[in-house]
Amino acid sequence: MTIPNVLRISEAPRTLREIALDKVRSAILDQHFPPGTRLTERDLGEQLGVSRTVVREVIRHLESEGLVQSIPNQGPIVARLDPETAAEIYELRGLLESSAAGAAAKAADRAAIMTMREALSNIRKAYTDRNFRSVVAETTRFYEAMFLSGNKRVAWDMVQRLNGRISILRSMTIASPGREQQGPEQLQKILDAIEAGQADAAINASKLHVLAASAIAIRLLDLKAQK
Amino acid sequence: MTIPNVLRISEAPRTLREIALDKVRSAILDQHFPPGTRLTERDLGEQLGVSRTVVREVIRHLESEGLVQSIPNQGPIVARLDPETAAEIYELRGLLESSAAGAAAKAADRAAIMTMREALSNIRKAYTDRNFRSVVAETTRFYEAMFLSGNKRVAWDMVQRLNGRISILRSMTIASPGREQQGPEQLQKILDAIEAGQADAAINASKLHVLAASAIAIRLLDLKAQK
DNA sequence: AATCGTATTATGGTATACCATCATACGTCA
DNA sequence: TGACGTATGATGGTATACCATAATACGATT
Repeated sequence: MTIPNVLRISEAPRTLREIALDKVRSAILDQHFPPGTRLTERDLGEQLGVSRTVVREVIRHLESEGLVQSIPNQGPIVARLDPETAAEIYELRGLLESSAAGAAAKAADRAAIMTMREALSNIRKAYTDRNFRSVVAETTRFYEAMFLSGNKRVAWDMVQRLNGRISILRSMTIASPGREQQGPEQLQKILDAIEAGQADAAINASKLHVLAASAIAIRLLDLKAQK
Repeated sequence: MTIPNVLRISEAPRTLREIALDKVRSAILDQHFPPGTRLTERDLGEQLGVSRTVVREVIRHLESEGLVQSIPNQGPIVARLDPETAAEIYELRGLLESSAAGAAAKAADRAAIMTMREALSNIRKAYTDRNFRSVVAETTRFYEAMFLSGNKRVAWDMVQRLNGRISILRSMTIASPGREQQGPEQLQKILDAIEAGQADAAINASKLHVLAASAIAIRLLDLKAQK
């Protein structure tokens, strides 16, 4: 029996905590709170219109995501991302994504491949519209389908967590000249290899993709460091 | 100037939260709270002698470590570990540890190598004493030195988090017959390769080590599933 | 003028009270 | 007897009040 999806209750009632978490996370990712900004519990609570209890839990959560770091006797600040850490995060992504790409090629899940096709096509469109936010969202969809079809739930969690920490770099990388061509091409190669069931090719293609992104990101970081 | 380490203040004052976190984590890892146990905030707080505020933060933290999962409208329970997830975690460890082993071989940090030697010797001793808790602790020291000498701080964090989730399996694996021989041998090979600066050999040796552990763990899980 | 000590304040740590909601148990009515 | 509705209780969500402490600022003393 097919359940009419009009009836399906899609989302649990969101708690204040979840809303606040999203808001603060977005604020950090959108650089409204630049790295080093102190996140004072009372101030944040006032700005958000919630109590300190909620704010505390949000801050702790973001800490576990690596977006916030707590300095003893000084409180939490928005995490700074040093170039070494950024490089390591990209390296880890390469490791995890290529492993997942290989697994996805072996799994050859039709539904997942359809999702990835769709996502890739949306990515191309988003690039021509210069809608970078949508590029990020659809890229996430692409990879989510890839990881889950390869049964890499834990790895996917880790990648998402890592991506949070480098999200600023990701946006900058996506917006960098030439990436609108190179990015989709590389994703296409990953997808082709997965569709063909060629694990090794998928692994290599995804390694190349991360490597290219990493190179751009590190160049950007160096530029900033020089200033 | 060398600062006399008598003066060094080694630890910041521990908050109730940190103490409670350790206690609850240990209780889970030592299986005093078997998987599926409900962690009611009030009850836990009463048992620990702390307020719900503290307990809540502890539970959230453990959730981010994967040791606790929250069921909607039912509250948090001690996470269950299904065989697929366990297998994936071991696979990820293989990926991360081999990468770190390669980096450590290239770095060839003398201090780190000394630490690893010491840790390995302690592991051997702990095995003959059948002090499995110490085996775990010294193995952690071994790997910590390896990861950090390879400048893999982020990866090390991830491995520690993963290890938390499989810690029960780890203890069982360590205590399984034959492991007291095989385990230290494999670590020795990793260490030898690192000392010799042979990255590829180090990578292979550490892959083998995780693979062996994984095989034992999965066998144990299957045995339990049959019962 | 410099340094030391003290007062003030900002801030995180903790406890607690209240509220909303979901699950369960019990009773009533057909 | 079964099903439905209502009451009750357990539990998580949230706000708030109070406390301890560390950073800061200011003043006194040499």
